Amino acid sequence: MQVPIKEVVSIFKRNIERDKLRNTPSRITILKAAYSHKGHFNAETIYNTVKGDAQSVSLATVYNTLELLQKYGLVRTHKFSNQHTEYEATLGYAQHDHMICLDCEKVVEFCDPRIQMIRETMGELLEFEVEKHALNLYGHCRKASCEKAL
Amino acid sequence: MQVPIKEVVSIFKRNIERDKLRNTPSRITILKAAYSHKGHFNAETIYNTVKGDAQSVSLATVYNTLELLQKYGLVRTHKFSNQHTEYEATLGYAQHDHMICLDCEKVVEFCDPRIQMIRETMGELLEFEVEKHALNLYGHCRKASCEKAL
DNA sequence: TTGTGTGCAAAAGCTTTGCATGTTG
DNA sequence: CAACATGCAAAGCTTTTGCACACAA
Repeated sequence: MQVPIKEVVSIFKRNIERDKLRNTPSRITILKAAYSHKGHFNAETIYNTVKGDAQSVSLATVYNTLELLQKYGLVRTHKFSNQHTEYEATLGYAQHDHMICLDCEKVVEFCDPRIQMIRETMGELLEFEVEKHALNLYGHCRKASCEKAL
Repeated sequence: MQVPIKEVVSIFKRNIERDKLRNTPSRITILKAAYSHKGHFNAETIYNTVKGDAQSVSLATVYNTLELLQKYGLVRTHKFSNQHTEYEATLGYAQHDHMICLDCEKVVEFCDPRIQMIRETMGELLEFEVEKHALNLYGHCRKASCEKAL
């Protein structure tokens, strides 16, 4: 269920036109770089991906643009246990949550329909309009490949 | 269902002895300060609470000790959307999750038994021993007191 | 006494900001 | 051409680290 990058760009352009912001090469470059990563990435990753290319960008612009993309719902942000903010593309990817191994820090994605029910129940009960959520399960994976951090 | 602080201290001491670590005044002070806060707090909060007291501590020690308390299951840590790590006491407090208002940043606690089922299902499916989880719902509260951040 | 814990200040890491310069519409 | 966006470097914040001194066991 991949969405063509052209369509993503076109959605982005529609958003910035509506907001009377500017369609700059840097922004498009960062958007494309964000969608070229399969899983999670951070600002530094994008910066390094693009650095050296014809259209390279500054780290500050990466941060600014990722925030813009988040406002438009084109990327999600996560705070796992490490220091920096992790991002991921949303369009064409199913809503999902994360299981994180406390030993090897592997991150596995999963879906469970019951989370949607919890959102609805709690939204009603607490009188919130729930917009998004983050569910992280932390544990120990039983894979042989799991290398204990210590 | 408050647990007397004496009991908390005694549990802490038992852990320290088992690990052959040292029972220092600073550690006890920080433990007590952590349990004197009702909700969430951060390292700076603890530091300020204790600063000026007979037994004051350094910020570095606060961080070290909070990490130790987390290992012993005496505090939980959270990363909401703001910069710093938030902590909360666990003993005597029911396991719960958080609803966060994107406008006024209010945090409301809730419980939903279905989260336990998700933990079990996903632990089995993905072959993880789930140890803990964090579920944050983000949305807009409909209270009059809600002041839009902007 | 011995090694662990503490405090202080400096360093580190991620993110934001200020300002002069470039570019878009 | 006016306003917005960018790049660079510096500042900001939270958290970690190094080292000399203090102190629990």
